[in-house]
Amino acid sequence: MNAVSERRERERADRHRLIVTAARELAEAEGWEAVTTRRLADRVEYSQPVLYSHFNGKNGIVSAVALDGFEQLAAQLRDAREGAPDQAGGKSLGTVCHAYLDFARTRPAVYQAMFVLPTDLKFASDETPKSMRACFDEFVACFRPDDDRRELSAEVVWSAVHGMAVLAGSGRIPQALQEERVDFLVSRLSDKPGTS
Amino acid sequence: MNAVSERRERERADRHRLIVTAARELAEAEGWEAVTTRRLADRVEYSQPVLYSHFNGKNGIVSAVALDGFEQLAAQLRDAREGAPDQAGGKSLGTVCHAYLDFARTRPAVYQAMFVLPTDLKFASDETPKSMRACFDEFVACFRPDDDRRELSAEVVWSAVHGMAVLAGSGRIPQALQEERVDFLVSRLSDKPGTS
DNA sequence: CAGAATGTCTAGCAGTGCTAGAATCTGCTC
DNA sequence: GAGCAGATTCTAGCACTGCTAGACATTCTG
Repeated sequence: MNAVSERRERERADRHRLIVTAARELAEAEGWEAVTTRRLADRVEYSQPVLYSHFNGKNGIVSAVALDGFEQLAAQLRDAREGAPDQAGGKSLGTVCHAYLDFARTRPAVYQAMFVLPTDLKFASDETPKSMRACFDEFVACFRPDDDRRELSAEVVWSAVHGMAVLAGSGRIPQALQEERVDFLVSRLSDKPGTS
Repeated sequence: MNAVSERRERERADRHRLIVTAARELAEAEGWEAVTTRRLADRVEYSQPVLYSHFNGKNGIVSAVALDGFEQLAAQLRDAREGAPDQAGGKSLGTVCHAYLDFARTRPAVYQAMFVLPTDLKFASDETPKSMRACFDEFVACFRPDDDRRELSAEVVWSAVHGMAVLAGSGRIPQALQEERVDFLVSRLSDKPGTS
């Protein structure tokens, strides 16, 4: 009885992952408008209702993909920052911003789930996903701990790179100059070594 | 025959406006997900197919609302800039940014049509709506004409305020500090009077 | 092996965007 | 005014969407 339910729970978790992965892959291949419950069910070789026994509707599935995305993005930003030449100074900010835009450009479907599509992830609340907070903290960590406006700075930088990502993604500003924009932004916003 | 078709064209134009206005009002009142072709047709007291004789589907209607929005935004930004104390210097940029965020906050449905929802407006092409280009130019005009990076600066500023608008709109960053963010951004990005 | 519990599927609902073809109305000619 | 082309508008319906109730299998227990 115990062993049985353990196995069942394991199978359930596997299928959970299977569904999330299939949704992400389908979205990456054909865009989110192609991700219907029927096609998704088909792809995982189950009928529609099983999706609803795992997730709170379609939004729940999108939210799960988004949540994964926040974890991946957080890891990517952390790697970038820790690999940056000067972690406390100005260099790390540029590296993190580039990593951010890289993520948005190479994984547009996931990025869309995280920031554009309606999800039932709660923000600015107690149950805000840790990984999402972690993404933000990577920006914060690029500023001096004694900077009493580092949170505000991080919000501004995050807004800017997010804006660049979506405006470039929808062709409203040319994709080509993304690097220059980041460099310009970072040169103006990062902590100046001279400014104590 | 000529007078008749003229009147018809006038009626047609009136109805065109009626539909766009109704769509905008419905979206402002209940959100875009409540704007269905049936409800919209009901509201303008016509049947569904007349919508399709005026617009290229629902996306066409959203696009029309967005286009109106770009015109209004352009006008609002221009007024703000021309009313700013120091038009060529640093002050105008802050005024324009504030006006931008004001628009996004007070008219979220229109802003969503302009920047979030899928529309069939073409960007970065020859038939890019003039009013959209005009919005961008208002940001450009906040920088010195002899600044060879004013276009790039404008793109960065625009990205930043757009990012702030959507991140605050979806509760990812607190709405309350919006003013401080803009002020901080502007203080770092605007032309410095000293830098020739 | 019978019974209970768990899981899965079939079939269907109400709603969506969109459209073909019928019905109506309009302005013109006699 | 009567009748008639032509434009216009509507009714009815298609194929699809997300979602779910209730029938059907399957699996485990005693």
